[in-house]
Amino acid sequence: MSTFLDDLNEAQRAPVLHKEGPLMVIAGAGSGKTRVLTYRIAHLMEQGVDSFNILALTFTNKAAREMKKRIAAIAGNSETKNLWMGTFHSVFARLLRYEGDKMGYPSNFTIYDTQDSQRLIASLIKEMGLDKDIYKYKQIQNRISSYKNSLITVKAYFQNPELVEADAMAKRPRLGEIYQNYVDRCFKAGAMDFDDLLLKTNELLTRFPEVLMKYQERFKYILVDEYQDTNHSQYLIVKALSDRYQNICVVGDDAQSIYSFRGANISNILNFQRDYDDVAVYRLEQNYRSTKNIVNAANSIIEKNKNQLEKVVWTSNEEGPKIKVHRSVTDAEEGRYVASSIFENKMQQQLQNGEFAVLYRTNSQSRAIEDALRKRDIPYRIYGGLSFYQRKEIKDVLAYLRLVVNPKDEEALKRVINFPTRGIGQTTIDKLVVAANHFGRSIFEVMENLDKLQLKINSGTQRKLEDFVTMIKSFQIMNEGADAFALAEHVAKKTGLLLEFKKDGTPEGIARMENIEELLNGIKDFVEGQKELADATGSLTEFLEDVALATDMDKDTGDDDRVALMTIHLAKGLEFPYVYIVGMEEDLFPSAMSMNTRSELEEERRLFYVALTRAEKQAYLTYTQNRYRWGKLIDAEPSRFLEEIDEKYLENLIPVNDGYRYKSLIDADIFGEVDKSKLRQMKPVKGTPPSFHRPNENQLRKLRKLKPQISSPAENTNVINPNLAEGSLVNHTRFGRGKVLKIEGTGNDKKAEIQFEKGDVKKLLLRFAKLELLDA
DNA sequence: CAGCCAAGGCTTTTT
DNA sequence: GCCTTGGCTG
Repeated sequence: MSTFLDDLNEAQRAPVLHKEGPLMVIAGAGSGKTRVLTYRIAHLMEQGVDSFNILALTFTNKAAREMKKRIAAIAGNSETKNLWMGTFHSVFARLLRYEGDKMGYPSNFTIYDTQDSQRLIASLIKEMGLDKDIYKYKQIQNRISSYKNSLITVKAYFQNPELVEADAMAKRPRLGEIYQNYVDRCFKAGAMDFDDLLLKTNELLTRFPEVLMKYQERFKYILVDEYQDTNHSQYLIVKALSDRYQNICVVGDDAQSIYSFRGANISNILNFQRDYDDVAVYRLEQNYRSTKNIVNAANSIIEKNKNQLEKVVWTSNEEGPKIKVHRSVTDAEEGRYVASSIFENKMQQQLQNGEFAVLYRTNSQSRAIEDALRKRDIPYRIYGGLSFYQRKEIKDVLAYLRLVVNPKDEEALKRVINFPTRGIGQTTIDKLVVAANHFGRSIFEVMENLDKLQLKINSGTQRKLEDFVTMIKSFQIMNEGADAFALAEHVAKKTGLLLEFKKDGTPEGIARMENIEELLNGIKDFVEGQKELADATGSLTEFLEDVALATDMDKDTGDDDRVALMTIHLAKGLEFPYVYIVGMEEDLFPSAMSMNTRSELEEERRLFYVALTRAEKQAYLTYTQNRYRWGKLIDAEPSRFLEEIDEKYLENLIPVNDGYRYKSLIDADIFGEVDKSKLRQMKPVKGTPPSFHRPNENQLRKLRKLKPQISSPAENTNVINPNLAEGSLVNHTRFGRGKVLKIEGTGNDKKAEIQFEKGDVKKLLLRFAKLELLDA
């Protein structure tokens, strides 16, 4: 036997050596759970278990990739390639490609993302003539999603009087009908949504015992990571597959269950011992990641939760510095504090950017942090938020490709049938949809047979539709021969997408073109990467699936050294020497939406636990007294979680408030050469100084039209003399209502004054050099 | 049918 | 504050 087992402590070694039968590993934060999983798989292989018989389900595809790499180092590369490893969604999407035909799905089925689902539901609501204020498509999509995750099919829904009644009471009696139509339309389009990937797997395993048996035999050993975050649908899949051999190993930490909003059920882990016979339970309680201060502080938080498994996380690491708590006046200042603290730490300790992470509760909080980091020239990377593949131009290209692979894909079709514009309007599309529903065919099929159908579409438009069909078909023919990259490049050019963005000429348009180029490069890499894999071909279908299920965490960052910005949810499973948790305020963290019930609040608390336990050496908690939300400055109150931490682990940093406004301006460095003597005369203004950023297209349109009124300069004003660059955008609302923003021209000697009022243009482009602020 | 504009919604977290 | 939507106009 090889010596890799020596790397483990006794508690870790036991679950690795455990042979047959169900086992559960309760692994505290930082206790080496990934290592246990990795070594267990490697050990199984060394013991002669065929790698074909192992299935490992991880939380991200990146985690799977990294684990594979480590296993390969121990057990050898060729055997490791046979492991089935990945997220629930990607593993079972793959399985459904093989087996979905039994349920009437094509092997090249499309995966609808959340946006596709929402758009489809929105159009169903319209088609059914329902009031969109009562039937809100986002809520309904959410509802359907949670039904699916709980395995409530349309049939089960109608058989459950409680559900039907609840929706009737909520004045949405036709929700079941929408659900039915949604399911039908997805099926007709040859599409599965995210939830279907699990739901249909369940259906497959239940309806076809021979398929179930095949995969029970195939996956004799099943391992599930982050088991506390599995939902009912996933639970049942695991249960079914492991039923025959019972070689099921789940790893998790109930204290880190943070995904109940997407159906994760913490009782899956709490009840594991009841669900299987003779479960061996192992606990990993020694934390190798963090200092004593961090571990103990985290413990002092989580013990406030009532519903949890017993365990005591401890560490033999050094004491470490106390957790620093910082208060600031606004969110912008919070950002500046974080940026300068990172800067100082980097200088004093000679650290890399990659050793820092800034974590927040909501994605919208990233902006203030970004601004501050940018001004300090600290490189950063934002994870999550709008990912690359969610961008409009990327989704446009992908929609064409989806259509090539699966012309029944209606959401893709509706997206691109008139983009770039080719004279096919909404009225025409509506007619096609009606016809498609009437004949029970896809829109594309209707378009193929226009001449045989009497659709009252004028001949000019018919012609345009036929041209579109011809174009897509030519792509399909090309797809049979050429590889995915060549096709995608051809599509981007031939459809006029590249040209569309090129001709608009704005920086945004150019950025979009570059994004498309990047996508094409990505496809090229993918094709080449896939060719090396045993059972992959580098086909377009494979690429599209990869894209649909890719998360931001999956993207390879290369080795560039950046500060990480992400939500706490995304940070699960990661670790950083220095961690800043920002926005420690009531209604933000805990979120205002999650304080209604004890269980919601407990989940927020677990989230805080996760956040804090990411830190290895030093944690910072910051909060502000005022924060911009929905464009308004609102008062903020320190989070209750701050009080819940035992004080002895904290160090409160009381900021020196010496005219923060003045300081902020210098700090922010947005005003260039500031005339300090005049600045001092400024009245303190509640709020942050104006921020500058590049205007978007919509704003630019407005700005170009703006004609400032000419007036004489007012007396007794405090001149800031900003030396703003042309094209800078000033956000006037931060001056407060009733203020007048004065602008002095440069090119000529004229002066312009613009007074803002409610409903007025909110932003303007400064083509001038002088900025004055005065009370109206 | 396309482009422009104003009004309203939105932000909790994601595969 | 930002983005999407829907209504209006040419």
